[in-house]
Amino acid sequence: MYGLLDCNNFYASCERVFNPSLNGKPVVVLSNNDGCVIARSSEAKALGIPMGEPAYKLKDLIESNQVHVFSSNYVLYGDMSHRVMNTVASFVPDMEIYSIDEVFLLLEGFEKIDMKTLGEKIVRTVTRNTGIPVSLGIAPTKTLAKVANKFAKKHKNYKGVCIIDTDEKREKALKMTGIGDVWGIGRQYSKKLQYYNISTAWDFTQRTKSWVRHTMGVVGERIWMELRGTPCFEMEIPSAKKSICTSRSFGERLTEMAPISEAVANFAASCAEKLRHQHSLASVIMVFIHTNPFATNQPQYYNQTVIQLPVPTNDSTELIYFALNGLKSIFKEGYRYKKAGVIVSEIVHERPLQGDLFDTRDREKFNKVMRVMDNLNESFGRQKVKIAAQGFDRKWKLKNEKLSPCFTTKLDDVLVVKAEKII
DNA sequence: TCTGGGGTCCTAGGACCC
DNA sequence: TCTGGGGTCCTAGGACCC
Repeated sequence: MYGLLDCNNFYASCERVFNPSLNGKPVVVLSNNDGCVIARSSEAKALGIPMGEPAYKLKDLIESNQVHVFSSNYVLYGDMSHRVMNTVASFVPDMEIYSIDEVFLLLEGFEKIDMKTLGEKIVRTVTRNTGIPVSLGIAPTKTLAKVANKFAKKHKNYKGVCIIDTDEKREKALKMTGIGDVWGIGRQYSKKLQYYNISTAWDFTQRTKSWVRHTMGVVGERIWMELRGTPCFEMEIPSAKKSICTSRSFGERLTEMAPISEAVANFAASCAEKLRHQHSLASVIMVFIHTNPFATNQPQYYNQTVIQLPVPTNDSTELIYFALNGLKSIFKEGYRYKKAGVIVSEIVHERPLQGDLFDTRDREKFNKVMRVMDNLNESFGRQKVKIAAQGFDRKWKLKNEKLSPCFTTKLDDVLVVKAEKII
């Protein structure tokens, strides 16, 4: 059996843990730049606030209902996520962290134990240890565990745990599950299936395998099998990322090269850090910038450039150098830029390194510098040491006017050392 | 007149997830 | 005025190989 444990309204719940006066009140959390609603407490959902709605459109609703609004605080949510996962790990050794607020559990070797009792104990303990309410679905496949999880979340009398372990329960649950609510069925597939008169997950399972294969390919066939109780998705072992992206919308529109350069340098440095973290090197770096596509009355510009690196690298200074060169080649005067980003790809493991016969860079030395920098930043707080090109102005910085404190991970005062000095 | 069979790699586009 | 960020997988078609 597979379990899926999912935190209820995760970001909103994190804000509540350190501010219990919010309990019972509508709470929403906004995306970066205070853009869209990305988490809602149940009270906020009841007010009809939709997921993904731009915040400015909700101004009246928020004011008239005294909705508590927060900017997203990923440092806090990341730390709370760790705490949840650690607690779960103390019960089930084989788990796959699927997202910041979800974890799959492989419930093997628990045959002698009553699943319901075990599940309720996990749910109770996580909530007691972390303050985060969670729900657990248990079923023979991951897709069915997702279905079970929705029921556990929706109906109070389940006490946070719903188990699908017989064909009767499976049929009943699937008949009550809209086709669009199935894991792996998004908007497009949902529309297509509705067209064929399939409105519930159960309807879908009643089609023949060959029909599903023909209509939705192997992707649909797997979902079909999973819903019928045959596992197609196993527990996955985390592997190194094949591409890494850092991009942000700017807090205000930027027209000058300088602040955009600073932003791009920061994005490149962030990619480099993520690469080093997973012991990888990137062979290709891509930079993009664009104006605000929603501002249809203003001149639009979108461009990107792909740069093949001479030698695969995870060195911040080198990635910044190439990223800024790329930016120079695509930046055009006369536009109000809204967003930029850096994506690194063709990622390889750091050993063995395929070098370049004519490489003149002292890679050994720069590796050491990066290591020292990472160690300092880990000990004394993020961005304590950075590359000078990352700058200090942060004109590009995000808008997050309603940020809660980093309750669990307070940083010391910032001390910046210019990179040249260390090198 | 009649022209095989079995592969790989790459890319762009489309779908999905949180 | 104000609309997020970061990923993965699959498929079809074209180019190429023997």
